[in-house]
Amino acid sequence: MTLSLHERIRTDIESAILSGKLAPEDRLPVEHELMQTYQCSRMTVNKALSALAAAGLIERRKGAGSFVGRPHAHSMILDVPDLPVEVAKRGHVYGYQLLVRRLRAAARGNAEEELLAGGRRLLQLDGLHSADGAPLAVERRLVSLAAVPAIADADLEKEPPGTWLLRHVPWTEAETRISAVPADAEIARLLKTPVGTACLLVERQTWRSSERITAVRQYFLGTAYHLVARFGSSRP
Amino acid sequence: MTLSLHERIRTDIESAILSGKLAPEDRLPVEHELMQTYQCSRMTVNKALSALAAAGLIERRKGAGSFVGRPHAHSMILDVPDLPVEVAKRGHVYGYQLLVRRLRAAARGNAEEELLAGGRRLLQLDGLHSADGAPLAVERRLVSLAAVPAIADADLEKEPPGTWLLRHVPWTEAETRISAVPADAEIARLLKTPVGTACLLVERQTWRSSERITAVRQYFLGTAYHLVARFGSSRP
DNA sequence: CACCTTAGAATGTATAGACATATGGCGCAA
DNA sequence: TTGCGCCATATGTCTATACATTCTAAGGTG
Repeated sequence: MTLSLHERIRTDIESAILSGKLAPEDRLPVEHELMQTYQCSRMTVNKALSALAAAGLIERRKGAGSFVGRPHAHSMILDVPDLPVEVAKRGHVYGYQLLVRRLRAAARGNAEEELLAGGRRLLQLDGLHSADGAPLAVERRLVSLAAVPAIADADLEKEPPGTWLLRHVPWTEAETRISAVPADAEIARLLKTPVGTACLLVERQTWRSSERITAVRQYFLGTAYHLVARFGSSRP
Repeated sequence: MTLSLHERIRTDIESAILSGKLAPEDRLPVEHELMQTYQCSRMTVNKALSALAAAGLIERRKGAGSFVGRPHAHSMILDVPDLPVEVAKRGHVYGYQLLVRRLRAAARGNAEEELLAGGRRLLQLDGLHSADGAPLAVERRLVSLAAVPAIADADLEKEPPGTWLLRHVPWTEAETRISAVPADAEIARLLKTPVGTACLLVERQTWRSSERITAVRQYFLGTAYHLVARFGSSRP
């Protein structure tokens, strides 16, 4: 694969940074120098540097120059898999059981629920995910009927609500909180495990431009599940 | 904040996609149409579309057109904070205590360690992170001396090795595995918590282009710490 | 010496045009 | 009808230029 010129400039600088030849806070050659080095126009150099800036590898300061950014271990890509897909990929048979389906108002005094409901009702959906028949995770989900009226008529017996939402509802923002908690009595009963077992708790909220769509708490059996996040500097 | 023209084109299309107006696999207007719409040159349109392609929101096919990418619900940005910074941000006093510092060979039969060592020795660094004097996390780290000879001379009494590495060693790839485990006897003793307490286990390995640099296991007190991952349409 | 002004340097944005290259459909020929 | 080749289409890359914006440093002034 022959790289285009701006790609070559970009990868040259990228490897200089990643190999340590260019250290954080170092100043890069200015655009005119790179024009000389590569015998090309400024737009070509600019495209390479802009791409590096967009990727966070360098910082560009108008009037001042371009500088190597501080290493940014601070963000990685977290795969948040659709459970049926993930379980199947590991070679197990996925199962889902809907435990509770209830239309109700937000709990009074519960600010979270009231924000989600937006004055209207909520659909509460509790379910159990399993792999090869063994419990894997308990899920407690609330969906805003104001935001997703169509879900009232959806068939959620076989398909988990997360999968249904993923396919039917576009969203713009989401936040996931990951922690470890001991299983309380009910979680323990559903997961068929002793009370106090370490569970991976994944709490996720989803918005469509400031309108709240859904909030979910998933309790994973700690020993049976894990999340993976990656960081790779080069794009695939 | 007034957006430049190419930014406006980009955000316009971005919101059309995220709001669902443009569905996955839909074809975008071709560059010449966008030139008409925005009364600008092709380079400007191209810059906007290239940025969207780099972000994975659209796919561009030479000769065919530009198309909305498949939904990317499966990946979010995970913040993997530098602990001292994160603890300080929450308004606590951060502390670090080095418990074990040992130069040793890879454990025979332990494939992980042998890969990391690359035939040379490893530096084992165990430590305890605390917030306001209370234990927060136990860390067990191995560093490849083949990859990072300089760390043999580093002062790691006060500064955690993760922070030192972040500042001194560039890396290209990292993988983080997140799970929940019960505290074993030693972890429990160090964290001053009962055996079996739910802990958030973060395991991370780091490479510099296929050369392994370091592997670390961090056991966080489940109730005292959590990770946050975000997905947002707009970049910060 | 401290402060202000100013010129130059460096990046940000945009234009108009040129040629390259992959794609897909249409028409022609076997 | 089928298969092949050609061409219009659309993106990929690059050039040369222009002007705007912001930062830095030099130099002059009180």
